[in-house]
Amino acid sequence: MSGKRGFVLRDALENDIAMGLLKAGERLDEATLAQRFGVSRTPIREALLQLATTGLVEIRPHRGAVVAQVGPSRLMEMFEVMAEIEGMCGRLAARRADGSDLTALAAAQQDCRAAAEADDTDGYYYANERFHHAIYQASRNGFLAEQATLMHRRLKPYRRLQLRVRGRLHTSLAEHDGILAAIERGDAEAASHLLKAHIIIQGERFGDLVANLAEHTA
Amino acid sequence: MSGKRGFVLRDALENDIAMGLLKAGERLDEATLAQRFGVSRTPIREALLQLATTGLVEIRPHRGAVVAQVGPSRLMEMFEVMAEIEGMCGRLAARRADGSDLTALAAAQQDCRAAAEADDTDGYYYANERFHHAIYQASRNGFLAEQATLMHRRLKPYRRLQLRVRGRLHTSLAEHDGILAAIERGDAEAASHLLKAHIIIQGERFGDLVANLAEHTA
DNA sequence: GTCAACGATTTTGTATACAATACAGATCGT
DNA sequence: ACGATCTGTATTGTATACAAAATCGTTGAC
Repeated sequence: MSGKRGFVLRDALENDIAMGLLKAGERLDEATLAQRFGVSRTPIREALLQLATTGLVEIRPHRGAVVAQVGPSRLMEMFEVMAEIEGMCGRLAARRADGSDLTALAAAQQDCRAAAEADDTDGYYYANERFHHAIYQASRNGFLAEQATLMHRRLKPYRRLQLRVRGRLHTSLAEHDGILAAIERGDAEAASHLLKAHIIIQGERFGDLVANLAEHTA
Repeated sequence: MSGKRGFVLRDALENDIAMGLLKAGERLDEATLAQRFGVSRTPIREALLQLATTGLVEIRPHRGAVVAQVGPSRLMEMFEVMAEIEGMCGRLAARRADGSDLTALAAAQQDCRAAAEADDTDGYYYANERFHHAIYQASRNGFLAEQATLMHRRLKPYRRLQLRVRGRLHTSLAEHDGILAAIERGDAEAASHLLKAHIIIQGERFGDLVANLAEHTA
């Protein structure tokens, strides 16, 4: 029942947020969380602090922590930045990827294709994650890879919803093909451009999605 | 004597690191810091945790916190990313900056010029900070501005040393002129390119500097 | 003399106790 | 009856106490 000791508390909370178990704007009561995870408030506070630093939750002094709610405009800003970062990863990957990088990329894309053909949304989600992570790695810039991974995490909750849109899954797959080809032939600018577009489209799609159902200004 | 209550502890530590008061690799003893700031270990731990999340210090489980020492290769990676981010800021600033943005930019550059002519390294350092921050703001992407500011902080310690190199100060000023002009005339690609180069040069200069005096592999 | 294992000490990690601040409801005044 | 202030309660922020782990020194064996 209790969260296993050896594991990191932050990840658990992060996951709960990504999974939508903790909705945006929801209050994160320290005592409640402490009880739920079977620990004292101290490690909870530490986890919340880390999540606040990475921007996933917001801590208002003396007023508690809430799951950060990013308005549509801020979300667009985040996707804009993510697109640039991924584009950079792609550009560097095209220039620097070695054999093992390309193998990993191709394998991930193969998984994506399999999931897409089976209409397995969850499967595609994870394969897609591996594909993008493989690109981060292939950039041969460890720091960049870390940053990209971090951003990926932050956008996780929003990306996920967006995949369920009908047709998006196969479009995404086709885009991956183009990106993979560009990296394989070492075409840095094409890889960068295609990846940027790949991300920006997601942002725009999500923007549409959000604009339809919710309204909250930053 | 004691650190003022109303102010944030994290900033104080951050500053000490940036100023070189706490050298890279140095151990950060919680008890000592607590005594020094006149608080208990708890807020110290919170501050260290935040700094660890942003990458300024490294916390090894049960082995304490040390000022993160970034080897030359990692530093280059960081500058590579910073260059891209600043380039993005410049590109967007050229497209989106309004009157007040341009005014702030021009004012900051004026301060830079004054400091450069007076050979005031510290003064230039701060004016330079304002200049770059003004560009971040002008990008009209709040999230991007935050990320850029964060990266700027992380590179602070290294940037600072590097400014003392003779001649670099005036070269930097000249580069600012070009960047400012590009933004003012709305030339997005030029602004991006110039800013990227402006940052990359700093990274390379620092690489030279480090290679001469220190040796530690990642 | 060197190396390994054990124990004492120091230091981190967690829990609890306490203080301060913010929120809510009730009371009092107008 | 409405509004403002005050008091009670709940929750965050900080300090201290305790537990677990790592480091360092010592001792003993080879």
